[in-house]
Amino acid sequence: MKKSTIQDVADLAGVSITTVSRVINKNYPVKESTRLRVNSAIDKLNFRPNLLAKGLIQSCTKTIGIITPSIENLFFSEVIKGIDSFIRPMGYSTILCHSEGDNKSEVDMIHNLLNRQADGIIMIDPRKENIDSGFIEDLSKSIPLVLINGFYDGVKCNYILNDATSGVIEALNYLLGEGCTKVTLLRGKHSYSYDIKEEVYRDFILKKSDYCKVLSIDEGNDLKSVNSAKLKVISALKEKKSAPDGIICCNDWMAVGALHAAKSLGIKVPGDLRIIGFDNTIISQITEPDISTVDQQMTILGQLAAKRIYTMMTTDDHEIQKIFLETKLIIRNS
Amino acid sequence: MKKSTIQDVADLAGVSITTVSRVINKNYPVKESTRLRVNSAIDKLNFRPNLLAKGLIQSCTKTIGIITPSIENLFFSEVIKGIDSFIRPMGYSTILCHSEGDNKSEVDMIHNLLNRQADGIIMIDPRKENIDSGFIEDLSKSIPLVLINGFYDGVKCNYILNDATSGVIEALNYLLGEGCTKVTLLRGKHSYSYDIKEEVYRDFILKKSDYCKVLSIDEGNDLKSVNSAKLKVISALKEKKSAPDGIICCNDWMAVGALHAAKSLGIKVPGDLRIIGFDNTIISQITEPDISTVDQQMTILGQLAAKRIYTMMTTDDHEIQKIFLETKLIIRNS
DNA sequence: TTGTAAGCGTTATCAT
DNA sequence: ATGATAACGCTTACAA
Repeated sequence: MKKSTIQDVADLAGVSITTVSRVINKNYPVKESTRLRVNSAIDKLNFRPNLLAKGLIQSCTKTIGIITPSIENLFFSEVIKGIDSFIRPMGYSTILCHSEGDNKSEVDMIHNLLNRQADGIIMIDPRKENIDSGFIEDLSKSIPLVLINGFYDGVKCNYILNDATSGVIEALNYLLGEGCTKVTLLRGKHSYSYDIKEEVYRDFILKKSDYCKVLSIDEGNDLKSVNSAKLKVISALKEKKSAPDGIICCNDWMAVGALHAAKSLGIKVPGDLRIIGFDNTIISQITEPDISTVDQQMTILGQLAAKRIYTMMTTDDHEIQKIFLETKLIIRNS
Repeated sequence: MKKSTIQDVADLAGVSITTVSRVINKNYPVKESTRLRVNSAIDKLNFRPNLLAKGLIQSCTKTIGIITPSIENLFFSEVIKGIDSFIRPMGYSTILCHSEGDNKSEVDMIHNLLNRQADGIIMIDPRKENIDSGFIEDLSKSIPLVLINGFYDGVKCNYILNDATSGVIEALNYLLGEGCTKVTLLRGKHSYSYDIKEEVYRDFILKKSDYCKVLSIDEGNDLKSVNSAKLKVISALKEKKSAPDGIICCNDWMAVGALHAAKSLGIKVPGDLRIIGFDNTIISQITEPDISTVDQQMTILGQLAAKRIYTMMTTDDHEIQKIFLETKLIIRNS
């Protein structure tokens, strides 16, 4: 059953390919009777228009690429659903790529999207190395690009950002208010969103206390991070006098790891140790105790990014914008 | 900065486009010196080959589509990672589509993939409606197609399947062996994998007991399913004499919901109620108690599917195959 | 209302 | 070792 082309349809309906194209795209008047003939030929041949040919001639594929570090962190899932909920009704499809946190893969995937003539790219939490190298900034000159939670001061791009500053500070204030004196930050490597949190943490904590300690695990977004966070926190908790009594974790997976670390050592949460996560994914609600966390409004984050890139693709507004979204500390029982 | 084409490169390097193509694809001998000239022109112009044009002429895009009901269920994430781990090293890219469990979306996405000239499609847990309507079986005649966990007896397709029969039976045997007398099954709608589990459950339980009860929630794969499972189980537990003392849940999210239901009613797990999940995602390890569950070897599942579709795409082996994968009950503390 | 023909950016075929 | 030219399947002036 070979694929049929617009020519086959034209032959069967006894019209020219131009007419077939007009019937398909409904962009020019076609006599009702021929329209019906063409449509029945389309059905009979099970004709499907070749989007490669269409995209080639129109230099527009109605496609946006989404690059995410992982599909195992519900933060990303929610953002992606937010993007889709806005952009698909506008007639666009999305190509979802997950880099597994590897900067080389990220570059490969972007090249692939460019080669496929994607109309725009949204990157969630881009890899630090690719921002530092200037790759991302260059990229944004050649295609509509929006970064979600990957802000770096000197880099000219379109950003949709959580106000991580306010999130970290809110969490810190809460922990200090509850009497914690040794609050540490648990982060992963290779992401600017972690860097920013760390920076805010350091700035703030040094004004209030002389305890300042950052724990770092390798990859923060895959499932292994639960266990690596656990191990890292266990060894921190075992240090006699410098053991933390409060931990701010850069995402909920790490917070689960921290919680398990405490449990395995018989340390009471929140009695002896307070834990705060980031993202407010459902993960933070299903542990015992459930975990206090910073809500980042992921769906809205995704929708804003989609809206912004839609504007950039459909108008000549290519300005650099930075859109901030509030975060909100959700107090639970950790 | 307009996109440059192979013609621009040819002009700059002072050769024909044919030579440029040869340099890019390394498929014909080219003199070293011209090769260097061409490559430097490519760099200078920042040339990227247009895959639409290439795909158009080669009728092959080195692309496979993956259709999944959800990106919020770690079962799917793991399967997808398994697929990618096999197929990307072979030079293929993947287009990931999530239908949110909607059969209409599923059809749209498949059409989109066909129009984009994907070389093959892997569907994870396809929607029941689209199998029943014959859509899927027709589809498999026009493109290499592999279904993961969506077997239906009369439908001629390539399948990679968990032996759900053995999983359910193992779970049932375990619960009955532990003294449960009222074991119920908790499932979602619209998926054959649920149907199969229900069928096995009914067949088996009716031989051993006169208690047979199936609880069903709407969508089983998104985050809301935790809460809908909880509500459903609460109302089941409240029924005086017919309240279950064992629940087999069709995935780990539902199992978490069931666990929360028991907790909210002060029912002890596993003392008064035993719960078994499906999938062995990390979710089942982070609750308290941690949840016994049926491991489905998701990574291998994905790899087998990728391997099978790769064979179908690269050889003329288009036979119908059914590949089964063992499941394994993991006993924890629920 | 319909048709003819040029062209999108590649690869493939056949020359040289 | 290199080049000219015809495809691939569609859209879009321009004609009729």
